[in-house]
Amino acid sequence: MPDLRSLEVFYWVARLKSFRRASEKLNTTQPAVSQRIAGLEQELGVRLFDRASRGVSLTGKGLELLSYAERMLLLRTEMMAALAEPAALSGVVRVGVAETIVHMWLSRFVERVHAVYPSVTLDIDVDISPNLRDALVAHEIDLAFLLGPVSDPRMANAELARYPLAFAARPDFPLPPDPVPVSALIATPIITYPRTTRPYLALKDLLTRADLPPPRLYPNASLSTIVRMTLDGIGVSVIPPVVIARELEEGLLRLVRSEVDLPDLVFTATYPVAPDNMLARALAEIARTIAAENHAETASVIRQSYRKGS
Amino acid sequence: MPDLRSLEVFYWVARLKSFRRASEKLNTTQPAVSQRIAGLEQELGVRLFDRASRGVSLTGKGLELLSYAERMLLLRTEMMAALAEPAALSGVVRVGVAETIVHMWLSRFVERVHAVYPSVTLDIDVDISPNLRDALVAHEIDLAFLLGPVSDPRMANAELARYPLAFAARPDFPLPPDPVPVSALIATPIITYPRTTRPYLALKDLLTRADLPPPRLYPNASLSTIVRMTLDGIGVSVIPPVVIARELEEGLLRLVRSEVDLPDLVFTATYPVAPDNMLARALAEIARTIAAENHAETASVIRQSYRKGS
DNA sequence: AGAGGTTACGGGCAGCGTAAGGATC
DNA sequence: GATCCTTACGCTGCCCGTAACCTCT
Repeated sequence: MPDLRSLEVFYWVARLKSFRRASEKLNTTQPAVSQRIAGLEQELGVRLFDRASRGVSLTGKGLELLSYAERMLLLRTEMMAALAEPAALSGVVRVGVAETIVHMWLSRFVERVHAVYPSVTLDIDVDISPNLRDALVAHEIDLAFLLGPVSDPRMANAELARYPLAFAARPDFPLPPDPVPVSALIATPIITYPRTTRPYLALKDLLTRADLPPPRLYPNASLSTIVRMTLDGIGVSVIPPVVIARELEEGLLRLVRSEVDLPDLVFTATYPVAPDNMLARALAEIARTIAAENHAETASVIRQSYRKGS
Repeated sequence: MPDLRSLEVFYWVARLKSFRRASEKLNTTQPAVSQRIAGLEQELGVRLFDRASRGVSLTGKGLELLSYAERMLLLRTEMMAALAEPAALSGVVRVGVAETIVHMWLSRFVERVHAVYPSVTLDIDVDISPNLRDALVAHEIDLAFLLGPVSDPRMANAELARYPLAFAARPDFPLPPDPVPVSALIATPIITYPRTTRPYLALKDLLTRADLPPPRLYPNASLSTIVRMTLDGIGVSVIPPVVIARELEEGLLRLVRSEVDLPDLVFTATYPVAPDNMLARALAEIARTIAAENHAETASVIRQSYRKGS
C-alpha cells in the first residue's frame, strides 16, 4: 500500500511538472523521486505521468490520484497542527526576509520561534522583496516577510504591519523650512530602497514632474547603508522612521515634513498554499504577533520625533 | 511525520484495545506494535494510550488522533478502490465459509477471484455459521459467507441468496404419501445441520409439540456426511435441494413434501466495517454475482425434482 | 504463574545517493 | 551536447522478529 511519503513525492512532481524540481523541493535526489514514482505506478498498476522530453504531465489516473494525494496530505497537516505538541514539530523552514524587517524585529521573531518550536530550524535569506517574491513562486523559500501582498492565487498573504514612510536627514542638512516643497526635494540627493522595489517606484512617480528636472534618486540595496549615508550627510533618505528610532531619539537624524504624500510600506507574511505548509502558517501568525508588539513599542518614539523636527 | 503504517497500527490498537490483539490482526509481533506506538507518541510529543494492567485505553489526544487515522485510512482505501488496477491489488483475505456454500459455488468463486485479482491469496476456513460469526467479531477472518445476517453494528451484510430448505430422502425410504404429516416426521430420524445453527433450531421448534414425543434430530457438522447418510437410508434429511441437485437428477434422492413449512436459508456475505477492508467488500460483490448465477442455473433442476417426487 | 507491555539486540531489506545509461531536442 | 528521466549498485538506517525483562493480578 502506498505510504504518505510516496504521495507527497507524487504531489510535488505533479505540481512542479518535473522530477528534478520535485527532488529539489523535497531535498532529495532526482533518482530517488524517479524510484518513488515508479514504485507508486507499480503498486497501483497504473501509469501516472506521461514522460515527454520536455517535462512530464499527469495522465487521467494521475489527475485522479492528485485529488486523493492532496486530501491526504492536507489531512495529515491538519492532524499535526491539531494535536502534535509544538515542541515535537521539527523541520527546516526557509524564510525570506526584507531587510527592513531585519532592522525591526527579526531577531525577536527568531527567538520566539525557537521558544515555541525548539526543534524547528530557520534558514534565513535576506533580500529585496521582488527577489523574495520570485523565490516564493519558485518554491525556493517557504515563507517570506516582504513588501506588499503577492497577488498570486497560490500564495496566502497575511498583513504584518503598515509603516509610514518619511524623509529623514541630519539636523544640519541644508533644506528649506518644513514643509519642504517638491522642487527642493528634486534638487537633493534622495537615498532609498533599490530600483525594483515598490517604495522606489512610488517615490520616482511622486517626484517626476514634466516641468522639472528628474529627481536624484540613489537606490541602495542595504538599509543600514542608507542610514549610514544619511548620517554622513550625503542626502535625504526615504525610509520608515521606525528603522531609525534610535538615531531620532539621540538627535542624530530628524524627520522632514514635505509636500509629498509618501505611501505606507505594507509588509505581509506570504507563503504558498500547499497541503504541507502548516509550519509556514504558524510562523506567519507568530510574525503577526511580533510585528504588532513592535508597532506598539515604536509608535510613541516616532510621534515624538516629528515634534522635535518641526 | 507519521506515515500511514503507524496510523494503521494505531487504529487497530485503539479499536481492539490491546497491543497484542492488534499485532495478531496485523500479522506482526507485539513488540513491533509497541515500537510503532512509541514512535508515534514521540513524533507527536503526546501520550496516546493509558497503559493499564488490563488492556489499554485512549487518552483525549488519542481519541482525537483516532478520528484523523480513520479518515486517512478510509481515504487510502477509497483511493485504491478508485484507481488501482485490480491486478495490482494483493494481499491475503481470510474467508470463512459455511459448508453449504462449498457445495454450491465456492470453487467458482475462488476461480473468479483469482481471475480478477490474480495477486490476492484466499485463506479459506470452512466452519459452521456460529463459529464464523465469532471469528468475524474476533477479527480472525476478514469476510464470511454464512447463514443469516450478523446483527452486529460493526458488520456489513450483503444477501447472497435465499435457498429453500426441504426434506429429502431415498425414493424407497418408507414414508406416508406426500404431504407427510408432522407425526410421521417426528417418528423418523432427521439428519440436518449442527446443533447451534439456525436451521437446526428452527426445525426443532417446528417439530416440537407438547402432545407428541420429541423429534429425532441427528445434527451433523458435515454436509456431505448428511448426504451420505441420507443416501444410505438412515433417515430423512433437511437440506437445501440445491446441494443435492445431482442426486435428485439421477433419482438417488427425492424431495418430500410435508405439512411443515421450513424456513429459507439466507446466506449473506458479512465483513467488518473498517477503513481498510476494501478487498472484503469487493469479494463480497463477486460472491453476490456468483451466487446469483448459481441460483439461476439450479432453479430449474429443483423445480423438476419436486415434480418427480410428487 | 500468567497475561500484557517494554527493552535489548541482531539481521534483512527498503530506500537513498552516486554514477552511468539512454532518449529527445 | 544539453536536458531530463531511468537503470545499476553499494550502503545506511529503519523496522521487524527473537528473547529477556518488568509489572500487575
